[in-house]
Amino acid sequence: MAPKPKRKVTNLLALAVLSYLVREPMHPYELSRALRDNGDARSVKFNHGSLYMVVGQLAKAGLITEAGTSRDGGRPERTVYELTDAGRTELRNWMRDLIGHPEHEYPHFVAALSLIGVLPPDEVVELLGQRRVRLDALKAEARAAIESAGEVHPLFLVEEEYRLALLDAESRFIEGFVDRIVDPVDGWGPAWAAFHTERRRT
Amino acid sequence: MAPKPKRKVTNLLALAVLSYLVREPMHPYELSRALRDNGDARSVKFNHGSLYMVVGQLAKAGLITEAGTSRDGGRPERTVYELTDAGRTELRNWMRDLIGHPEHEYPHFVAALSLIGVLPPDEVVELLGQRRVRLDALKAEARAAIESAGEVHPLFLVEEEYRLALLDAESRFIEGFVDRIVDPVDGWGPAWAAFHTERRRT
DNA sequence: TCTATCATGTAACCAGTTACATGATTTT
DNA sequence: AAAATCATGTAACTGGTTACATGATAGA
Repeated sequence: MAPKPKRKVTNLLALAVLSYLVREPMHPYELSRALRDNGDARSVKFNHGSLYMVVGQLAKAGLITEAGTSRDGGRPERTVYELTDAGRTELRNWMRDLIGHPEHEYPHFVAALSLIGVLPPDEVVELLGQRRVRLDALKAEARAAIESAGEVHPLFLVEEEYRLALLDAESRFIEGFVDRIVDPVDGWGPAWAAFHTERRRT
Repeated sequence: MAPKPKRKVTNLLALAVLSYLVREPMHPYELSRALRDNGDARSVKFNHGSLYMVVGQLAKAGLITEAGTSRDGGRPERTVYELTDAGRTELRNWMRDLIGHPEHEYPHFVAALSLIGVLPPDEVVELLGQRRVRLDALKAEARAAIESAGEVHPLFLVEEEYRLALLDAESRFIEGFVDRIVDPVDGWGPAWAAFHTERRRT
């Protein structure tokens, strides 16, 4: 059994930080700016507080080090960090791992589906309808992200393409699910409704 | 702007707990058992410690209450919990929300894709090949979960069907991605490789 | 009977989020 | 020059995970 290479830092925000520092040293605020401006915040959960935490963790783990401080006008001093060699290899290994090895994850919708029986079928059908229109909105967002990027190489937008593909698949899945519920000849609706009212205690 | 109905408990494990308690009162260990045995652990991140935590939170939030204690042989006493009315409505509202409103989530693979440029294209192609193989394994797992369930109504396996649909979509997306990289006439490979070696500092 | 595993719970630790703090600019 | 917003960071809190603890049963 291959012994899992335990990472010292697991927050994916750290991965993004490493990927910026591989190009040039920066201070946290600059990182913050870069992450927001390049739309990475759509792919990696970002928040101001976590960034400082993650930078601290990376430093403690020896993946980055202080490369001095800079001052700009009357602003407070800012610590500039740079990647260490360990950081460079960690970046590569981590990326390899993420790309090569899909993980079992726990999206919210999966959890809800696994408990779907607690709602009555007619309500579920209606809710699934709502979901599909919102999914369309999310698709529009992804497309907008792609459009608004302008001239950058499409390589840098694959994650949005991927999102689109998944949103699309989800939408089609829901369509099929609804069909199976409402099918007039052998739809699940009646059995489900019966089971639902029978089992509920109220 | 509709004021988000802030939940007191957000861990989805709590949702699963509510969904069991709606049927009958149980003590935590029983819940633990039920969650594992019914395969809910595949859909909701589960671990022993978190369960007790979540039960505590639910109790503090008034969504469940102690319904007494039970003793079985020489075993320690176990506190049995039951749903309150608040708990019942919370369960329904939460489910409605999850089904009706898709959330922007942050799967690991999306993060990796958004930073894919840090790896050279030939390596990425190979890794994507590996990933597809493992995706097939995950699909097999989902199918196995479906098969092994035997005679239960397919409604209770819909989350595995959903999983399958997404895994499939991901696999097809990767196929297309690889094609765009390696296409001999206008593939991204060469430009990517050039850009990659140019920009790296080593 | 000794050991391993199950049953059940608690406590210590760590990661992540929210809230706060403060000086610098910009706007009115 | 007052108010608002930006720039930058820290600290307190809370949620979640891991590790530990302990008695009970079952297998060797």
